[in-house]
Amino acid sequence: MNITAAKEILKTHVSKVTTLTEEQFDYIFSHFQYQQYKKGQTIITEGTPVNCEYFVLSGCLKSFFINDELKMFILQFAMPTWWTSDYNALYSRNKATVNVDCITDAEVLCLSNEDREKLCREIHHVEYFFRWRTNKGYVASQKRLLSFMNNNVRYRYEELMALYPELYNIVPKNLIAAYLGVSRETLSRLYTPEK
Amino acid sequence: MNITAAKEILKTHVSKVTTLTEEQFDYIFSHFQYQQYKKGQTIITEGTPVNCEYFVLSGCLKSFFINDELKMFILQFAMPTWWTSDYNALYSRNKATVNVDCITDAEVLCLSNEDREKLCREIHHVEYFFRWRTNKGYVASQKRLLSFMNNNVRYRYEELMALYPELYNIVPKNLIAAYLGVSRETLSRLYTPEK
DNA sequence: TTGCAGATGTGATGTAGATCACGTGATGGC
DNA sequence: GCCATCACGTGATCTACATCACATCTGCAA
Repeated sequence: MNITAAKEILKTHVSKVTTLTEEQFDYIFSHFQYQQYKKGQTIITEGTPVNCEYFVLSGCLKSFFINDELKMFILQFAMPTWWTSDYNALYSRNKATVNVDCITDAEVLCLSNEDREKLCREIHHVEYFFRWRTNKGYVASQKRLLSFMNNNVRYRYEELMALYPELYNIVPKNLIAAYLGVSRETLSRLYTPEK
Repeated sequence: MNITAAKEILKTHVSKVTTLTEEQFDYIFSHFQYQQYKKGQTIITEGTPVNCEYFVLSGCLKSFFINDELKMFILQFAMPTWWTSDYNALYSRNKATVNVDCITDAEVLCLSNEDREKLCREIHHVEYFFRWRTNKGYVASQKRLLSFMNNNVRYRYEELMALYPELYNIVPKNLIAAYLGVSRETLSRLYTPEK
């Protein structure tokens, strides 16, 4: 993908939420850095500082946490036009507690914390955009929490597949299980009849 | 509590995040409506439209969901200086799927969706404040989700009590259980030795 | 006073999902 | 083209928590 195509994707995404002049958008875009990653590559590593958030252009990322028993929990998948980072670390300027890596080859646009805050200060519409985006994330997170408390694995699996059918082909089942907070064995048994 | 005291609480809260002139804050405050509620009173009812979000001055609220089997799940407690509403309904202008009511007598400041958006448009620092606040909520929600997947009930109970010890005295155990996503019986048995 | 509703504890039993163990087939690096 | 690794399925067993049932205690309203 060339830079022009990347710019177009971001522009389309942002335009759905707020309006910017050509010059404003050019200025904003100049703060983003285009990056390419290979499948399996790590973008954010637990224990290291976090400087950027990432806008996905192509491919699929995951943000995940590994507990003491080395069990993995997936906080979020990130498909094209999604944003991801370790937001806790990013805003509090702590070291990452979460990892981000690539499920497939991926292209992203990277925006530093300082540049985001600068752009938010300089351009009111950018501040609006990020408020909107964070709000969407918050509502989605609350919904997921509720579904976690309320529904069993099977229901949550079907809910996820209905919402993001593209995950079915791209993401291996053990990662789906780690997102649903269930063992891969249980996920595998969901549709086997009782004996 | 008189209006002056209420105003001071909101002002202190907002000042921790952004700076406003006296006139700006007076203007902002004029959009809030002071309200008093009795213990047990309902503020937001499932199935009805939602127009406002609520800043808690005193007392304790809960936002909760009731599923088909009449089981209650608590999304959030709201103590003084916390904000609460059905944000999904509020932003998407749908009817509420969540209820909010009073665990104790409570005083709140109420801000309508329209007024919040108007203030955000008019005063850049207000937009900044709400972006900050939503971001904090998002990060907290992600943390809770992670704790849900990673930790057992006992750990989550101790985590909650460590974070908000005041809940221990104010909130009955069946509501704590509904927040932790566990039955009240299991919560009650947490510290009984194995027989 | 009486009596009712809410808050809490606790025994007995049921169950969803975890864990451990093992197998097969696919795949990708060298 | 070989071999290690990963993805996925499946049986046996274990366990945390749910559910149902019942008891106690408390505060409060008629």
